[in-house]
Amino acid sequence: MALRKDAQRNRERLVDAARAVFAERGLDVALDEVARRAGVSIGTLYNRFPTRADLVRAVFADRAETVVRIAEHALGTDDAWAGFTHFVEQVCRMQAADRGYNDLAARSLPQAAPTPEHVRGYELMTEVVERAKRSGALRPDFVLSDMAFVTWAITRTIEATADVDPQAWRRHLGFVLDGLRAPAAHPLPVPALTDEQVGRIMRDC
Amino acid sequence: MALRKDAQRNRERLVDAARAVFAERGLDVALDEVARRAGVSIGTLYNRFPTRADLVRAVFADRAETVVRIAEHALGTDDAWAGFTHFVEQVCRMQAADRGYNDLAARSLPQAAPTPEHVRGYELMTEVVERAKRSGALRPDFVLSDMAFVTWAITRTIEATADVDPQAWRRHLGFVLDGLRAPAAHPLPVPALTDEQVGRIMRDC
DNA sequence: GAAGAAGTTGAGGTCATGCTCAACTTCCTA
DNA sequence: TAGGAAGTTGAGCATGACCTCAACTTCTTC
Repeated sequence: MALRKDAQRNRERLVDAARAVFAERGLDVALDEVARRAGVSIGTLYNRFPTRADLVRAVFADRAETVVRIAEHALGTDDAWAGFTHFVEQVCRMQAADRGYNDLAARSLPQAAPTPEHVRGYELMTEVVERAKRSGALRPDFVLSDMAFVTWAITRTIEATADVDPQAWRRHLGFVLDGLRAPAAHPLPVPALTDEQVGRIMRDC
Repeated sequence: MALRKDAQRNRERLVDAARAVFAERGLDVALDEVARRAGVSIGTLYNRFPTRADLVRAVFADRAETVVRIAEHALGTDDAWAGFTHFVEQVCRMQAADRGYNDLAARSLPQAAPTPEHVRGYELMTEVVERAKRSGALRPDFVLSDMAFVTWAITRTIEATADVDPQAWRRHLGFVLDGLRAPAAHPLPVPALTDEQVGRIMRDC
C-alpha cells in the first residue's frame, strides 16, 4: 500500500531538508535540525525513517548512479590512466562539495553492496582499476582495497581544509596519484587489506 | 607554592590514568573514566586540570622531546632521504601505538609552538624536509605544510584499521612516500597551504 | 597538637541528543 | 459525508557527558 498524499509530501520535504543539512554539516547533525528545516515534527521524521541510516540511504540513493556514470565515462577514455585519475578526481570532487557524502565515502565505500546500482558501481570501479593496471600506468601492486587509503586520505583532508582552502584537496590528490604510477613503485612492506577487512571496517561506522 | 604531598600523588595518578585511557580510546573519552581509573573523584580531576587540554598537555608533555630525538637521529643519517622516511615512519609508529597521540597528531602538528621543545622539534622537522629536498631525493615542490597531508592521511588509516590490521598503515605510508620522491613528481594543480593556514586548522580542533 | 590552608568529594545541575507514545488531525473510501 | 485507517504532533523520558560547589578531610606549620 502506498503512502498517503500528505505523508509522501512530508517524506520529500524530509529528504530535501536532510540533503541540505547533511551537505552543510555532515552526517552526524542532530536530527531535529533536519525536522525543523523540513517544517515537520521530529515524530514524523522517526515515523518515516526509524534510523538515521534509513534517512542517509534515502538522501544518497541516487549517488550510486552518479558513480556508475563517472566510472562509465572513465572506461570510455582511451587512456586508461587518464580514466583512472578522472574517476578518482570526480568522486573526490563530489566529496568536497558535500560534507555528508564525504562522511559517507569514509564509512562505506561501495562494498557489500545492497542495490543493483551499488553492485554495478563496484564492478565498474574494479574495472577502472584493473584496466589502469593492465595498461602499465597504475602500479601493479595496487589492488582495489587500496582505494580505501585514497578515499580516507582525501576525505580527511577535505574535512580539515574545507573552511580554509576548498581546493587544497587537489594538491593532496596530486601527491597521492604520483605515488600510484607504476614507475614510482617501490616494494610495499605489508600486503593489502582484504576486501572483507575493508567491508568490516566500513560496517563498524 | 608547591602542591601538597597528597595532591601531587593524585596528580600523578591522574596523568598515568589519562595516559592509559587516551592510548586505548583516544582523546575524546569521558573524563570520569579517567578519574575512576585514577581512583580519584571527578572533582579532583577538574581541580587539577580545569580543561581537557590541560590534561592532554600534561600527558603528552614528554612527546615533544621524543620527536626531537627522532629528528636528530634522522639528521644524523648520511642519506637524507633515508633520514626523512625514518622520521616520518617513527612518528607514524608512535601514532599507531597510541590513539591519543594519533588524535593529537591530527589536530596539532607541532606549530605555533608553546614550549622550547616544541619549537625545537618544529625547527628540526623543517630541516629534515629541507635537507631531503636539497639532496634531490624529495620532490622540490614539497613544502613543510604538505606534511599535514601525510599526517592526516596516516592518522585516518590508523584510526580505521587499528582493530582489523594494526600494520596496514605501513602499506599506506609506502604509497605516500613513493609519491614524494623527486622522480615521481608531476606538476601539482594548486599551491601549498601556508603554515598559517595549517596553524589555524589545528587550532580549531 | 591546634588551626587554618590546601585539597577532596560526589551529588546534582545543565545541556544536547535520541527516541517514544497517547492524543490529535488529515485523508481516503464506500 | 461518516467513520476508520493512516499519519502527525511535541511534550517528555532516557542517556551520557560536562562541570560546580558546599561540606568534608588531610596536610603543613608554628
